[in-house]
Amino acid sequence: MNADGMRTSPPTLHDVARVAGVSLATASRVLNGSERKVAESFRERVEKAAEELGYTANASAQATARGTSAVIALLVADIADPYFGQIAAGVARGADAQGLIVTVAITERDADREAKILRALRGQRPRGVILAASRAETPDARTTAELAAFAPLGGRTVTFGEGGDRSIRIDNRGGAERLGREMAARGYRRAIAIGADEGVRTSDDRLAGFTAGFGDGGGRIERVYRGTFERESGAASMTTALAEGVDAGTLVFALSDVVAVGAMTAIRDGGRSVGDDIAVCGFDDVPVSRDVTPRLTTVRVPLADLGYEAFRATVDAEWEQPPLELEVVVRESTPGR
Amino acid sequence: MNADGMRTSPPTLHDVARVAGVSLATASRVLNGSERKVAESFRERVEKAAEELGYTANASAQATARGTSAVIALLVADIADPYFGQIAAGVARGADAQGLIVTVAITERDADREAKILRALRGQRPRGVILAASRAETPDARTTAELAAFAPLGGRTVTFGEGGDRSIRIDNRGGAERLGREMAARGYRRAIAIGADEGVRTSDDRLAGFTAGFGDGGGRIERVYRGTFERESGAASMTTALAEGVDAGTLVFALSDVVAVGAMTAIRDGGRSVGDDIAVCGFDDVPVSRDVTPRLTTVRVPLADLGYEAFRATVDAEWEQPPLELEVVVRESTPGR
DNA sequence: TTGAAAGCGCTAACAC
DNA sequence: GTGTTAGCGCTTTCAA
Repeated sequence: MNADGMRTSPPTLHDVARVAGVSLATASRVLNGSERKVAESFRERVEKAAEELGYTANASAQATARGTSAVIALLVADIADPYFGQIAAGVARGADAQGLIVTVAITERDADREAKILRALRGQRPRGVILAASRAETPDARTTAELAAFAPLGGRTVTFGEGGDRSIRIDNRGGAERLGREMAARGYRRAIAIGADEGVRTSDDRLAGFTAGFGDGGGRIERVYRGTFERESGAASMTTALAEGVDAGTLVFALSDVVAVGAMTAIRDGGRSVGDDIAVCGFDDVPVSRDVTPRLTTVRVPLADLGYEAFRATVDAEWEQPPLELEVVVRESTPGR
Repeated sequence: MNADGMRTSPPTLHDVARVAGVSLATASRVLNGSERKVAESFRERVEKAAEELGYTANASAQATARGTSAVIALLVADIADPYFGQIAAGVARGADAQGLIVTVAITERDADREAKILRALRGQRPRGVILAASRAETPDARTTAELAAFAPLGGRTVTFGEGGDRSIRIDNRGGAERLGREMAARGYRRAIAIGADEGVRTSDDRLAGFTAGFGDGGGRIERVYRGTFERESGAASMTTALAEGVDAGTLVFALSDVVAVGAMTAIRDGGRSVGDDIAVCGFDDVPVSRDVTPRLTTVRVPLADLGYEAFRATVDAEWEQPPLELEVVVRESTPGR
């Protein structure tokens, strides 16, 4: 403190120890929940001093001294996208419960950026990194290299899809296959797929699965429109499809709900209607699929739970992904024929 | 390195210096972009060594040594909520551009939890904290105290609403007033308000503004249903309202778009329809308001931009919030009478 | 320009 | 049970 009693910099453990009249070590022991015993009288004095001074341990200093940080790094393509929002919520739930900090970085679906961020993240020496944004078919080489670089740092990497120390696996193919089968069962025979993201594993699996299931039921995918997993991309693809002609009774398989929502808007803007005219189904079951009209038929993926699992996977010594059955949810956007 | 050339712990600056055959200080100078000049030959050797070893500076150690961290802490009620998702995206955009890390914590709309998180966050010694989740009318006492505690640490606090060193202000009252006026002009005379969050400033301002504007145009709010700014709350309130009876031609003013979306679902589930039967308007213009059918009339709040502004406010020495005009966006959910 | 050395705030042996 | 002290990895005076 200076003359007028105003503190000019935050109180340190040293200050607390001095005020309490104990050693640095003792102060540290009572304030950081170490195992070692401290006499009650000392403990009280330290706590009182810490309280008075408004002391909070400096996390960076603790991390340097301990050699481990308390951060979980999360990488997503776009935090405002409901798909990633759900995942992030799950990760945050787990981390908060353990007193860990979660940092968020945005890749903007750019592999280059992804690798750069991963590299920068290394400096954080995170306890774990969760990559929920990879866009590559086979994991991008740079991403793989950066991911590997976390090993010597002691941090565990968990990826949605392949590439990390541990993976969160979603049976995109199986889910899509069931969806395709169900759609065929409901009488659809012709379909177009939109939002298929070139070189993205998730997209390819979903497309392959749907094609198989729908085919088994006697249906056929007539055209595939490429794009990204973004709303605008879905709208653009649908607009193009409409321009090329879409017969009434056609089913649109959007490779993600977000894409489906964009497509629904485009269908209406094109003067058509969703449902009996053009049916639409998606994948993910993000919250918005229940809010659109007609409500969207889709495949439910418990994203928040998976985010939580991803968190567990970063911190638990033993971990195994719980079995996950993707459920087809039929709603009004596919009334059947 | 040990005998077989495998590194067992991450390379330190010390290692780099040794391999490069220079001093610690020199290595530090070339690797951290300090102002000081280093001879080209030295620089090259250091960079080469760093590259070879795969060196990445330990951010915690840097933070302790420098006395400042590179983190911006963001507090939101729920990261999966589009309102906060948009804000987070804006914050992340700004932070990423400056090489700062953003940490996210979830308050779950709980004042107690908010205070606790703020306290824990202090340990991070963040460069700035952005509070986008406060639920109180007058800022909660504990929150205020925790916010104040950041001052001696050198971090700046920015709040959506009052309470921090700097505030992001949204003219909720003015926007709602214009919305109310516009709705009256479109022929509505009777309205009910839902989702009004008890004790939440934002909510009160919106309600007051709408009441005034709508009243000026000859309209009247007949009932107010309390709740939170969550989708389910909106649905529940609307269900209750329906049970009590809602005449055709009534306008529902939902205090946020998320609430409005919940209400729309409830209206349909109640066997009524949105538009000519029961009109609905919201506030915020989150992405989903353009995806529902009929599309939602609302007041556009540039949330992502405000998130970006909040970021600027935490880091810029000089900062002033750019003037912000909230625009009423009339869509099909309020067809007029 | 370069390097030696004293911190930054905290932890964890190790000794008393 | 308590205190001393040597680090943790990095930055930054201060001499040379």
